[in-house]
This record gives sequence, structure tokens and C-alpha cells, in this order.
Amino acid sequence: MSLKYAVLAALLEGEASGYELSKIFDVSLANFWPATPQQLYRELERLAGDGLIAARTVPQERRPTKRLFSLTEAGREQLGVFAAEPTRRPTAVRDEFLIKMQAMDGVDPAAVRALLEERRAWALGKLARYERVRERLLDGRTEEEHLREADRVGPYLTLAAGITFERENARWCERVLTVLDGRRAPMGPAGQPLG
Amino acid sequence: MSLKYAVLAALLEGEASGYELSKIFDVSLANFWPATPQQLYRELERLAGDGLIAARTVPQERRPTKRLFSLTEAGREQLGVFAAEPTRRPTAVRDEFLIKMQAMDGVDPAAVRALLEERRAWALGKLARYERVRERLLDGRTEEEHLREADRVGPYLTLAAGITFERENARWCERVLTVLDGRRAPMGPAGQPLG
DNA sequence: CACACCTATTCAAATAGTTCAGTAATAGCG
DNA sequence: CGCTATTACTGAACTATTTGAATAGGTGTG
Repeated sequence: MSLKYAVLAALLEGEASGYELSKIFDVSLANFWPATPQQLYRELERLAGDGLIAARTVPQERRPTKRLFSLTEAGREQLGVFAAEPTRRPTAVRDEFLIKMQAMDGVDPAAVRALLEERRAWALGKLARYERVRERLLDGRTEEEHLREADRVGPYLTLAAGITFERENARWCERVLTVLDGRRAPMGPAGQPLG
Repeated sequence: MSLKYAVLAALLEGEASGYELSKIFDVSLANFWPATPQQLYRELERLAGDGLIAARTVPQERRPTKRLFSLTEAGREQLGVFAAEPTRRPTAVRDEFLIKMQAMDGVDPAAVRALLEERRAWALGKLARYERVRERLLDGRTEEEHLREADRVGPYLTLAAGITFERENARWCERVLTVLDGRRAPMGPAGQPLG
């Protein structure tokens, strides 16, 4: 349903091939609407069939031929209508890791710690990638300047949401690691370790 | 895939019917693994078939007969194995609203503001419900006491993650509303409104 | 020069998730 | 008494998503 509009929104940045889109989805849109390359190619086919995007074939010198897609007026219009409508579906988070954490209290603490460290590292890695995208978007301007003056602020603001999300993810892991420390070595009433 | 383990993790709290599980998923597990009642009933059937949960039929006086499910030893064990394994799938967020926000810069600002207000109200409502679950979990203890001494801390910690998530959601909406204000009435170099 | 990885796309099959509808009984409201 | 809501569950059809594999040339590394 919404993949359609996610693709149209991605094409607001300009013409792109299926492959390029799959990269864009990887680094920024995956934040709120993940999609595999296969999904994208199918959706692009459908959107082109419906006249919401236009395709042109570009033969390349030393690369396979690619097809570049761009928004049509009809596509831009449908996206505008969608974006002004009330949101139908609430946010859905699917996180296998948090299922494991829900069940953590029956599991070897060392294994839990390993999971937490891994997740934390992953969140910090994603954060670093987001920060690079952010620098590119700001392009030398300060955040305030950009938010006041840029033509488009949507991409920056959704990216900021992703940055907060990953930062809080990392912080959560750190907090849980601290909690586990406190449970491994319980404290007496005066704060000194027991046992 | 993971719905299986989400159901097993939910049954760590004790015996429950499909209907009761659907309520549990609504208020707390939906935070990281949403599931409709239909999905749950199907999954419970499968888990019972595989011997990971045990079902018993409980005829009721003034209600339809219900089936109560509880973890078997096999189920508890498989959940333990799953929870100690490295996480396969990264977090997937699907958020129609953020697609709209990505495309906000071509849309009537009044409509965007309405979406933001709606989302903010929704996040604050969810936050309030989470806080009530939190009070129930703490049951008079302070957070520190609970995290040090409780038998299980998993449910509290995943709930805390949900609380942070919704709080940041609401804050994001407030920030974007402020940004939109700044763009409606751009400031001059000395900080006074222009026009 | 072998090997892995990148660009660029397509096809088929399997799994997961959503939607709509329905059954059936009780409770509470005006 | 009719209306709506709640408890409790089932079935079928549909849509969306994931996975695996295949094709095919190019680029970089040791």
C-alpha cells in the first residue's frame, strides 16, 4: 500500500534507477519504510503502468543498461493527495531483538550481554551513516539555516527522526547493560557490594 | 518467524487464552511485534501442534468457552535457545506518517500541521497507557528496587523502550511544528520577523 | 588470474500479514 | 426491545514481503 508512496516520495529527489532507489532505501528511507530491491522493481513496474512515473532507458558504456524513473505530474499529484490525508495505519515496529529481551530473564547473562553489545554497535554504526547523510544534506549550512531556508525540509526532518531513534537504541542498550551489572553484583543498603 | 517466539515470550507471564493474548499484544508487545487476533489464533494452533504450548479447554458460566494456553517445557526451552542466539533481522519500522512527512514540502501547511497534531496526540495517548502498565509492573516499588530485585526485568525494560519511543515521537512532532512556524514567518538577520 | 564484490535487473516460490465476514453468547443502556 | 459493546473464536481470500536463484559484464585486490 504505502510502498507506492514511499517510492514516489523518494523520486521527489529526482530521477533514479531501480538500483539507485534500492540504495536510497537502504541509507535513509529504510528508517521508516524498508524495501528490498525486488519489491522496488515490482513497484516501479506497477507505477509506470499506472502513469505515475515515467521510465526512460539509458544505455551505458561500461555498465548494464539502466532504466531511469521520474515522477509524472499525475504521480506528484497523487503523492500530494496522500500526504495531506489523515494517517491510516499507526507506526509498526518489528524488532526480533526486543522479543529476546522480553524473554531475557531465563537466559545466560553472558549471552544477553553479547546481544546487547552487538545491538549497540549496530545502532552506533547506523548513527554514523545517518550523520554522514546529514552533513551532505546540510551542505555547510547550520541546521537552523537549513530548516528556515531550504526548499525541502521533509528529508532532513525524517532523517533527524532516524538519528534520534538510533541514539535512543544505543542508550537503551547501555542502560540495560548497567542494570545487568547491578543484578550480577547486588548492593547492600549502604551501597557496598554484597557476598 | 518471530511471531512464534513473541507468543512464547508473552506466555512467560502465565497461562492465557487467545483473546487475552490479543489484549496483551495490544497494550505491550505491539510495541515491538504487532499481531492481529487472527494471526495469534493461527500461531497458537501451530504451537500447540508442535507441542511448544499446552491447551486446556475451560467452559465458563456466562461466557463462551475459552482455551487457555501455557508454555510446555519444550516451548520454554526453544524460547531460551532463540533468546540467546544472535539477532538475525534488524529492526524494521513501518511508518506511513513519516512517508507523508518526507513529502511534506509540496503540501498545504495546514494539512501538515493537522497530521502532526494528530500524531502527537496519539503518541501522548499511548504514552499514558504505557505509564499505567508501568505502574502496575512496579507495584509500589521504585524503578531501582524493581530492576535490582524483581524475578523478571525483561518486560519492564522493553516497556521502557516503548515509553522512550513514544516520548521521542511526541517531541519530534512538537519540533516540526516549531520549524513550520519559523518557515511561515521567516526572520531577518537581527531576529525580527520580516514582511 | 582467480576471487570477491559491484552494478543492474528479473523470475519464481514460499512465507507472513491483512481484511472481511461470520458465529454465538452476555451485558448494559435507554 | 433493539442497539451497541465485549468476550471468544474460526474461515477464506487476498495482499505484501522475503528468499533464493539466475543473468551478465565490470572493477578491484592479492
